[in-house]
Amino acid sequence: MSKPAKTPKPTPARTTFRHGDLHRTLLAAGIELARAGGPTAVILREATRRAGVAPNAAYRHFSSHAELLAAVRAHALSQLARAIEAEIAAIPPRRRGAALARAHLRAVGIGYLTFALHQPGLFRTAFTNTQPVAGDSDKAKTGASGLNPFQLLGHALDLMALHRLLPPRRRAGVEYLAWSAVHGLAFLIIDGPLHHASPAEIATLSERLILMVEKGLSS
Amino acid sequence: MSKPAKTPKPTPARTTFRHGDLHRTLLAAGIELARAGGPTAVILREATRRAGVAPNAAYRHFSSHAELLAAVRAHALSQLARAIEAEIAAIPPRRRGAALARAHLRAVGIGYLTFALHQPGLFRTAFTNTQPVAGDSDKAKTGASGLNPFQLLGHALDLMALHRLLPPRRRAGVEYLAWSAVHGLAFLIIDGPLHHASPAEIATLSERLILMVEKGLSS
DNA sequence: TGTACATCAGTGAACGCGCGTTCACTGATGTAC
DNA sequence: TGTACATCAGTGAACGCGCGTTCACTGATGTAC
Repeated sequence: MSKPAKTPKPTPARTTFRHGDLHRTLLAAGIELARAGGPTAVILREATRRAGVAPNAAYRHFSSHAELLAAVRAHALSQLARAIEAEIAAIPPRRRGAALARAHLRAVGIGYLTFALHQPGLFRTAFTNTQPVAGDSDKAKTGASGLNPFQLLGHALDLMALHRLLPPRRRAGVEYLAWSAVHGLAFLIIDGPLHHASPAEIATLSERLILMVEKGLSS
Repeated sequence: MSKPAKTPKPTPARTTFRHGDLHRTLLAAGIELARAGGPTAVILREATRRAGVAPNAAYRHFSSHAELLAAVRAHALSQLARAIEAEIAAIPPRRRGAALARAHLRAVGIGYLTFALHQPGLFRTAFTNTQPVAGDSDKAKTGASGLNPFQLLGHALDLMALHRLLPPRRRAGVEYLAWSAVHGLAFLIIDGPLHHASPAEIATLSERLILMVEKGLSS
């Protein structure tokens, strides 16, 4: 009666001594851990286990656990940016002017909330506090547009200001107001009292929240 | 050369075999740990260390680490409720009708944000996800009024609806919209990009956020 | 009022666990000649 | 084209750490008679 292995080998055993692409493999494993369990689940030893490699092999590619986590976090931010970009790309093409600006702001909010809802582990990892780490590049945190989530929001708000949906003199700092609203709802959904709300309820609340922000910022 | 003790004894050594009030002492130690380091800092062994007691002595008073943490969390929620109640109590006494309703909503928001700002550890502990635990009473999570933070917000929103500052037909679920906004800002402040913002900047953003919510909910 | 005794709060020692990290090593790779 | 060799990715073993939790115990307390 041998007890069943706690972690079934997810990777077939290597046949070569050299792994070949361990950096990428460890990062992918770290991302998978974050996806499933958030930032605290990003365990260096577990990543090496999944890569089929000795624990210390990780140190050829990451100088510490913190550096691996920072890389995973950058990826999560990049994915968030892409989720937002996808919503922006889905804006009906004939929108112009103020209607486009409003659609833009909505797209940013919906993209943000959709990502939080479908990838709660990555979302929480994106917003975990990590101390800065060598090699922590800003470029890794952007989507296809080269903008990070904060910059995408800033762009949407610029459009709002341009079309007088937001008084230009109150433009400064408005990112944090809009961000607060969606960030808070995201957390209520994934970590709070809305954890068991239905998708329909969440969709309704999301739309209402965005309307609240839009209206609250105007005039 | 003896190395200095990592944790200087905070409590004078007991002289009696019986402690006398270990339940309360452990809870107080747990609260102190949460205050200083958030939910993950609530370590059962450390609480017993601070109480000057063997680690397993805790099990006479809490069935598990989770139960201690739940008690600490209840206390944090209670403190949050009290912070909100304090702001409500500070409303200028001559306010009536719609002005009172608006002052009420503002008080809830400001109380919430003030508590998050000044007690980030307890705030994060209040919103940590814990599985339900035996003896986890709702009463422990209220302020002096007997209401918990969510109920205090609900009351403020009732007043808003009563004075038509919020369309009564859209009253349902509005708690989550207002809550999202302040919750999000709280997290941006204590765990996010506003971590290094000045008190003045935070105060300004808080007021702007509350105005945004108020305006966003009206009509 | 005194004493036997049940209760149970706290002790001391130990457990298994899993983590991040360091050390001296081995052996596959690719480059210089 | 063949061979010596430097490089460095991965190995194997071990480290110290601190956690939550369990076990059999001890000794102070307060109650029943």
